[in-house]
Amino acid sequence: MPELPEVETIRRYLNASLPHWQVQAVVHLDERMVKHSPVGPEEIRDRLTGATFTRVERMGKFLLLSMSTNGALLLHLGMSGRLVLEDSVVPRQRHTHLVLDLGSRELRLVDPRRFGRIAWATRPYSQSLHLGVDPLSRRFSGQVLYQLLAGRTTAIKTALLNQQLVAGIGNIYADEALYAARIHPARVAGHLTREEVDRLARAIRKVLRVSLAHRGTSFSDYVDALGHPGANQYYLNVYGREQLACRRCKNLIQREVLGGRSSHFCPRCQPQLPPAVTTMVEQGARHAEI
DNA sequence: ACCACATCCTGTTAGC
DNA sequence: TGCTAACAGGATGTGG
Repeated sequence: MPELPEVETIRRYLNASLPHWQVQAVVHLDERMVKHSPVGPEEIRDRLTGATFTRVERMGKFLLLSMSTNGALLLHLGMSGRLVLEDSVVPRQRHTHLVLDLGSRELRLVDPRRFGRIAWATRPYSQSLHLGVDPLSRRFSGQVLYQLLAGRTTAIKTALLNQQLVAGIGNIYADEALYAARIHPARVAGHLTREEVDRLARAIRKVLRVSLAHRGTSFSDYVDALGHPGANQYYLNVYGREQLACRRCKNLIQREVLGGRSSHFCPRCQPQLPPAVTTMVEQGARHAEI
């Protein structure tokens, strides 16, 4: 599933490839994929036809393909979405919902599960998306995250998936970051100590940067704009590793459903109780031994 | 304002 | 072997 590193990998390639290319024709646009767009499918067709790409940006997990005609094609890949730029002679895959003819090449959106989105956006792009801070930006820090989590009673795992707080983290990297920071996913977000949140903020950045260096995680559907898988799936520590040995302590990785999403964690490296309570329990245990 | 849960969708897998 | 049911989860809408 495309999260920040996967979308950024696609963005980098498209931003290097698309500018100055003109949309000759909108060959195909599935109206059912147009969601929460200020303009309808027909208007999107009109605005794209004849327009030239200027640059490709990312906001959270959204891609914004800016056009010469003052506006941008807004795309979200959902769960199973693929955005590929390929030679027009390459046969189109099943579930292709958008085809832009660029001359010798086509930009194609393929999305079997249809969780993705096609929309039009006008500047300032950020207004309608309600996105929180980008975890790879300079604005993101332990202090900022601590303030965002203050007073929140939801599980930290659920909070990390809230795009209005931090934009770009999905189920894989939420689990990986919590493991790296040694924080149990069910801990109450607003109860984390400042030290824990500092650790978590650093873990989020590290996990995302490492994945980006591996060109993303290809767990099920993800491929980049050239159709190539990433390699970060070989470096995951908890996601998809239920009942496998923790790489740190050899305990078995557990899976629990939190907020309707599966969470993977090491029960030993990520204790359920906050640090102070854990310390008291340990002290209590010592007293008990005496 | 915040939170939990249902909803959309279809390929894959588990179970009978 | 073949069918059905459960499962996966992005963002969003609803109701509490």
